[in-house]
This record gives sequence, structure tokens and C-alpha cells, in this order.
Amino acid sequence: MTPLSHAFTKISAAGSEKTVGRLSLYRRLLERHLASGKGRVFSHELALLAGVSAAQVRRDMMGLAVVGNPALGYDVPALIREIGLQLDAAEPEGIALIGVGHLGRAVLAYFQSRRPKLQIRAAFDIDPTKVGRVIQGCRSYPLQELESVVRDEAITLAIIAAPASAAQDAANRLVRAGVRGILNFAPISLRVPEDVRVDDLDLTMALEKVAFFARKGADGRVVSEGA
Amino acid sequence: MTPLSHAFTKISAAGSEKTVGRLSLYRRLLERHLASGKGRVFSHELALLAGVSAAQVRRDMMGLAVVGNPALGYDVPALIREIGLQLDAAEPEGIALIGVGHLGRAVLAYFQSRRPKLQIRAAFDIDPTKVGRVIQGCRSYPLQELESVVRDEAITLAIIAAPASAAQDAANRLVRAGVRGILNFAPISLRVPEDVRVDDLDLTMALEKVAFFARKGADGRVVSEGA
DNA sequence: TGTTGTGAATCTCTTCACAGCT
DNA sequence: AGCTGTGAAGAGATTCACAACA
Repeated sequence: MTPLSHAFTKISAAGSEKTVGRLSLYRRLLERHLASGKGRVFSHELALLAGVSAAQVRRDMMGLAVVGNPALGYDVPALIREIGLQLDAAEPEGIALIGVGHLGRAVLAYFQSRRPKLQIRAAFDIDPTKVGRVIQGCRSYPLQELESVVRDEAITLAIIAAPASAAQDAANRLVRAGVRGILNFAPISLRVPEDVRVDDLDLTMALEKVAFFARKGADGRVVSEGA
Repeated sequence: MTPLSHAFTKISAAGSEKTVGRLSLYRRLLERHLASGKGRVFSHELALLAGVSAAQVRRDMMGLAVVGNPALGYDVPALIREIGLQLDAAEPEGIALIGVGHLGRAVLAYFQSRRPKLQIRAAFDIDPTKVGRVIQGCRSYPLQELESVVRDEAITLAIIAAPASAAQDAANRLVRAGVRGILNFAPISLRVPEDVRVDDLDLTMALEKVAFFARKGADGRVVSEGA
């Protein structure tokens, strides 16, 4: 490596896969905690809520620019703010939803006013009876208009809730239109360029795992998306 | 058939969280592979399909009672059978679905004839207009009948696709009725006894992770339920 | 040759344990 | 007394690398 180039660069380090998932979880728990009137929290309290160890919570906090107070714990609004700085983009990001069947509608309903920085700005379907409408506050378009709408709405992320047969084609077009990340519900492995992120949310796998571990005696709680 | 019984049968070791998830994924990929006419597979081929390393695939195979052939690779039907022996219960398991909204229906549609060993045998909802019907081949009941139906149908697993406000109550009743594993879509941490398995499938976390890693440059593919 | 099976090395994540603070 | 912040130890998971083999 080059000897001098970066004296010391890396400051924020919230990096790893698992950590990011937990921060997302912590934020939701902390929002609820705050809503119930508690402005401070100890690592062991948050740990209990999240189902992890107190040491894990403190370790995760190390990546955030917050300091806890041994007598008072952590300041909840500060934690929420700091997690937001780590996880959220500076500007709100636009999301395209592919597929307006039951799953697509469930996803739309789910993300109603949940995270203002993540906005589902357009839904697409091949079925002509499902397009041209506003569903859960989101306009639905015919699939042909994907490229133009994605570009016009500055969409950078997508959720694929379409059948497997349509998923790869949709992915190709999304990527070509500029999408950088895809959350995929279809049970196939999408082929995308190296620099596009795809996370698969695999319901069969999820259910088979629960079944397996339920059968083999007791054990911990697991949170997903995940892996 | 291979009636050659191993003198000391393989202490199956398929154990860990991650491994179980991958085996589930491999099985689906292998079923497709077989359906497309290929009866054998090399570790690097399966690795490519699954988005993992070839060494990872071989390591995972070590837990299975299969031997690959250096010239021919692995026998696909044997792999599928062996993964089934690891993952599936001896007898089919019954599943209860809580909540017949869009998400519930999507789940029902998804599991139509997918894994015969995992059968959604009953759906429940508070909404009287949604019960007493057969949806996607599954009968729906009013929530009051939960305990009796769960017992009558010998149900041991559940999927909670209900709003957060109803989830904990449903979980309590499911556990009391004998359920040992729950796949939870509601964004709350369910409190259950130690010996009951709960996996949360958290859509917000899933989306926030994709958004985060899409923003930070490129990287690998991730499969969920998970963690 | 090209692949499997696997010990050993490596990398990553989690917990331990304790000094220092309030 | 009880908690935070963190180096160091411990567990796991993944990759390396190579002998044995068809």
C-alpha cells in the first residue's frame, strides 16, 4: 500500500452488515421509547428491547458520535439523530415498486409515513387494470413507462414484488435507468452489475428456518434482513 | 437407492443459523437446476447460482451425507434429498396465518404448493368480512377460534401478518395453544417463552439496509431471513 | 487436467472484564 | 453502587491451499 496517502481518514465506522441492521432496529425501538416519555436509556435497557447483549449495544454505540453518561445513560434524541446521520442519505431517496399485487400493496401500506427519507414514488404493473390509479397514496404506472418515470422522479432504489418470471427483466431495466439498490421478494437470484446492491428477502427460507430451529429446541430471537 | 446403512450414521451437523439459510437456498436452486435437465452439479456452479464461494458450498456439503465425485461433481437428486432430511420434519407441519390483509394473502399465495412439508392450514382475522371463507385454498376463521383450530389441526408454527397492535396478543394465544415457532412481520419485539422461536422479518430494516449499502459503493448480494 | 474434502489460516463478530467516571 | 468505553479474549464463519482422486 501507499505509505503516506491517508494519514487517518476513517472516522465514522458504522459499517458492517450486522451493525447496520441493529442500528435500524435500535432507532425504531428508541423512537417508541421516546414516544412513551423516556428521554434517556441505559445500554442494558436498549439491549433488552432489541434482544441483544448490553455489551453489543455499547459496542454499536462506539461507531456513533454519542457519549453516554455513567449515571444517566444515553440521551435518546441524540441517539436517534446520530443513527439517522449514519443510516439516512442527506436527501430523501425515491423508490420504485415493481408489482402491485397483494405483496406490493402490503409494502405500500407498510411504508406509509414510516421513514420520510425513503419515499415510494411510483408503482408499476403489467396488468392494465392496476395502473393509472393512486394506491395508498402512490401513483401506479404501466411497466412500459418504467424508465421515464424512474428518471423523472430521480428514483435510486427499487422493491421488486413481482412474480419470478418478471423480476429479472424488471431488474435489468431498473439498473439501466439508474437504480443502485434493489430489495427483491422474487425467489430468484437476480443478475446485476457489480456495483448494484441486491438484497433478497426470501420468504421460503425464512419459514424453513423458523421451522428448523423451532423443532431443534429453544434458542434466540432473530431479526431479518439480516444476513 | 442406497440401502447400505452406514454403520455409525452421520451425526448430522447442519446446525448453524447461516448454514441452514444457505441449505434452504441451495435446495431451491437445485430443484430448478434439476428441472432444467441437469442431474449433476459442481461446487462452483452451485456457488455461482447462490452467490457464495465454491469453498463455502463444499463446506456446507460436509454436513450432509453426500459425497461428490471429483470428475462428476455432486448428484443433484441426492443433494435435494439430503437437504430435505436435514431441514424438513419427518411429518408435514401445520402453520397458522394471523391476519388476512394484503400481506397475509400474499403469504398465502406465495406458499401455494411450494413446500409440501409446510402447510398453512388455517388463517385468522378479526375482520368478520374476511372470515368463513376459503382464500387461496386455505380456510379463514374468526380470531376467537384460534385456540381450538390450532389444536384440532395440530398446528405448530405461525406467521403473524397482522398489525403491531394485534401481534402480541396473537403470539400469546398461539404459544398457549402449542405453537413452537413464529415468523413475525409486525414491527414489534414479541415477548415469548424461552423455548419458542421467533424470527422477525423486518421490512423497514431490510429497506434501510439496501439504501445504506447502495449508497456506500458496491458490494455483495445478501439473502434474508437471515441473520 | 479439474474437482472434492478438509486442516489450518484468516477474517468477522461477540462477549469478557475492568479502568475510569458520575 | 452502577454504568460507560474499550482493549483483549473468545467464538464463529469464511477462505486458503493442498493432498487425494476420478
